[in-house]
Amino acid sequence: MTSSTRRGRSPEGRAEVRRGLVAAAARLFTERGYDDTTVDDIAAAAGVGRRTFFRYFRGKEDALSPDHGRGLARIGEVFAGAHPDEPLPSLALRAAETVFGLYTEDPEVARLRFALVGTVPALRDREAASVHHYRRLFTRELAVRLAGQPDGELRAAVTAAALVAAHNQALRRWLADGAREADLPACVDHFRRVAPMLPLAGATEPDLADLTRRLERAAQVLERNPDRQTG
Amino acid sequence: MTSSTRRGRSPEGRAEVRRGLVAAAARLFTERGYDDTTVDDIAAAAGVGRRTFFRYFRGKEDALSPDHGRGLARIGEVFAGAHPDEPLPSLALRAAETVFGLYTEDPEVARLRFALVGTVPALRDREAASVHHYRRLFTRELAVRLAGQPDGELRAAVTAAALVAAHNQALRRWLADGAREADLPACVDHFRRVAPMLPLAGATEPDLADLTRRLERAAQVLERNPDRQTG
DNA sequence: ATGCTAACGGCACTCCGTGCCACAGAGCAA
DNA sequence: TTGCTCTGTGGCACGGAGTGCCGTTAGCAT
Repeated sequence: MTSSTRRGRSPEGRAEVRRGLVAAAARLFTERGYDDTTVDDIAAAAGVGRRTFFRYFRGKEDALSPDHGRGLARIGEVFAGAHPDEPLPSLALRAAETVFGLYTEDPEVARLRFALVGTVPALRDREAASVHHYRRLFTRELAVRLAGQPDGELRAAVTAAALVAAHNQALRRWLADGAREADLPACVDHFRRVAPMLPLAGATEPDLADLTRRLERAAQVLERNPDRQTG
Repeated sequence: MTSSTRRGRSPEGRAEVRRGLVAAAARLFTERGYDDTTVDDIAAAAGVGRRTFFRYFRGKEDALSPDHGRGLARIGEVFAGAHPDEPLPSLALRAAETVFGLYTEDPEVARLRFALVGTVPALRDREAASVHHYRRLFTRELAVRLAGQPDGELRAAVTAAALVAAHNQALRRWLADGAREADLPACVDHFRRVAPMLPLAGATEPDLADLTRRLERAAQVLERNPDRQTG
């Protein structure tokens, strides 16, 4: 596949080596399965030493990832740079777009990753941890905005979890549909359709029950006095 | 600490060995830190062989856990045995009580676990994976109830995530306050206070706006015709 | 007492991840 | 050209996790 010349000495070389490792990992994982593929196999298939593999990835689980750390850092920047008055759906949307952007870099690997994450326990756990981090970032951002309000922390946690769930749902559907960049606007629309339901998480059941009860009584009154309706 | 007599041959013996391993792990983790404690250390401190440790726990990360698998299985039973018409808050509460029950078995270890999970990355990731599994169970249960409804899957994912977040918030506060069994009713109340807000996540913003508008109009009518009120 | 069952624990192995270090290619300076 | 540094490489070895194998032994039934 590659000559025996030393690569990785230039930025382009390093990018080439990285792509080679990702490609080798993707191929071997699909051919033999994740557990039956060792780091040595991946490194050998990519034509580099085992030691070099660990200079490009933290471990086997990262061999397919577009670097979770970098992605989370980007999301963190989105949150950190956000104006406190920015509407929540807008902020959620921008964070979602950032994450989507990470996957458009290599749709082929994204699809494979999606398939593997659904089947390999180790990758599933890693993904869960990554999403957990994302959720925490979001929760903190919301907690700042809800500081001082009753049940502020609680509402922040609940709302952030709901937003992240909506985000994941959109991301999963997008990946299941092939992760085509053309489908991204439709997918973002899908997410946008979810966002409005979330601010309601601040209400309480008695509020709604009372609202409904009063509304029913009012409806009866309205029915009997149609001419007395206002505006 | 213990005699050199063989233990673990009877169910009581096995329970004793298990407690010994958990106690040793807890002590060593706090003394030296998680990373600087090896499985050999724990096994030796508990007076058993290294090989035996792995017959009681899947790995080092499980040495403090009251067996996530067992807990998740219990929650699964709660969901599986639930009547489809059981109100959602009730189901959520029963699931939460099940989880709380897992922690009351040994509050001391629960507190230590809580502290370690907050600081050790490996344990944090494992906890995230466990919660992720819990969330998936809940999502599936809700998806069954919302099957056929518009955005059923989406609403199931969002609502389950919100419920689990509320649950975690209650659990965290309870653990931070010392995980005393006496505080459990108050904590469940805390959770109960949150649960009612969640079914609203199924509503949409236009619904609430319309509801509010109609209510305001009805209130005006009621104000003008107090004597015409029904029931 | 004898045999059965199940748990123990030691041994050895694979794999992961890392520290250490010698080596080689690129770039620069004289 | 020669020599130097700088940086990525990869081989080596080590510690630790987790597992299969197997002889040993306690507890129990017959």
